Amino acid sequence: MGRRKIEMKRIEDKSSRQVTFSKRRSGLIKKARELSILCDVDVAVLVFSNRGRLYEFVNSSSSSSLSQILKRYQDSTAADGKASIAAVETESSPSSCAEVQTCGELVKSVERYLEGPELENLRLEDFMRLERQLADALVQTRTRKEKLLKQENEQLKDEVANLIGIPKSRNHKDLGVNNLMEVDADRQYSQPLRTLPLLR
Amino acid sequence: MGRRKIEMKRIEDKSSRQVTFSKRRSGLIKKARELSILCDVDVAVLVFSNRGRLYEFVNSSSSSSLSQILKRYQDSTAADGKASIAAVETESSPSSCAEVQTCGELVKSVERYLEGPELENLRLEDFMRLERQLADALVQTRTRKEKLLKQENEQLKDEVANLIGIPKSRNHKDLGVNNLMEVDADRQYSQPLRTLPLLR
DNA sequence: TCGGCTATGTATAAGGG
DNA sequence: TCCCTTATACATAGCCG
Repeated sequence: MGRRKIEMKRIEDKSSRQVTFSKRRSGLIKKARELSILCDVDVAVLVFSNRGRLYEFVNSSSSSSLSQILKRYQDSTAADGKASIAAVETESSPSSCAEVQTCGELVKSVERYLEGPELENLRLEDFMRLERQLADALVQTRTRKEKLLKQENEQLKDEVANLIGIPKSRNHKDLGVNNLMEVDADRQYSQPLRTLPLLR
Repeated sequence: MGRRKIEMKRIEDKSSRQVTFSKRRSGLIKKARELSILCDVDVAVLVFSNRGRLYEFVNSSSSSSLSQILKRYQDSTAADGKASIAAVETESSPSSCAEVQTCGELVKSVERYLEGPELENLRLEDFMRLERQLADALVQTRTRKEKLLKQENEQLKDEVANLIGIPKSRNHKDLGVNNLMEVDADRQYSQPLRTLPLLR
């Protein structure tokens, strides 16, 4: 991608190696950011210069602090075997009305289970189903919360528009979803199921 | 770099998102490899698909196993005065289930949610991992979008405050929604369900 | 889903200031 | 050393089978 093709081996000239390092490093991180945004996945890039300096990219979509990514990595490698995980659609849109009702009922049932004495009788398949159910419950809760957020957002936009006199201002894309050289240590793992009561 | 330029935002079409993910992922890893070779530095790239599969690149040349790289990472961040990353322990609190009868009902009710094909082939480890991946995948998109919304709202609030002329409080929680946000579903669900440890 | 196939958009190796 | 510019090599979006 330059004036001419270069061999894929260590660049001996120190100066051009440094230049190339700088260029390609930022290129790599840019690519990582794009991948995480376009495909909505978690990406981590760590680069250590031979002078010991660290350059990193971790998409900070909150569910992905580096510590969690590392944890996921450890889990992945721990369960070696390379057994393929079946494809499961997890990004389905909010449930239909009928499903919502069912979901609400199921959640109550699940909650009873969780507060009851034994779980050992359930089979793996049952757990699978329970899990799915909880996921749907989560969707509902979030949908409600998000709806409120959007409403407020629209109100605020209108308010601003009225105050300024500018009809519409798009492009808030520059809000910066990504972190560079920074790791947020979120507390993600705390109380598993407090979501559920919200559905009642 | 394609037939036409694409917007830097999440690709909504699932199919093209997957295709792009595959292409760009390999591209990213190729770039990482080239960087490590050309510039003789240590590079690590971790990519987690939404289905929980891990794709990684670590230049294996020197004594840079990922664990060592991570150690170096932790050293770097620690030296920066940042808190070291603490592994979050998964506590297995005694969860439980009620009667088998209710379980049967639950399973039956929940059955319609399941569309997934060959889940039976999974091993326990895969299943446990899959469980959390499901939760994470579910969380990601909404979390990200919500984060942007929150940021935008904060900006808008500031803007409104400035326009109206209130130099006073920086507390925006009186607008209502933020109180709801404190019960953040994201943080409730990320931990593997309490049920899962019992599977061991 | 899974690969090839181009037309195009990008990244970047050299060079210049 | 750094910042631009520019010519090229590469990466990849949209298609097709």
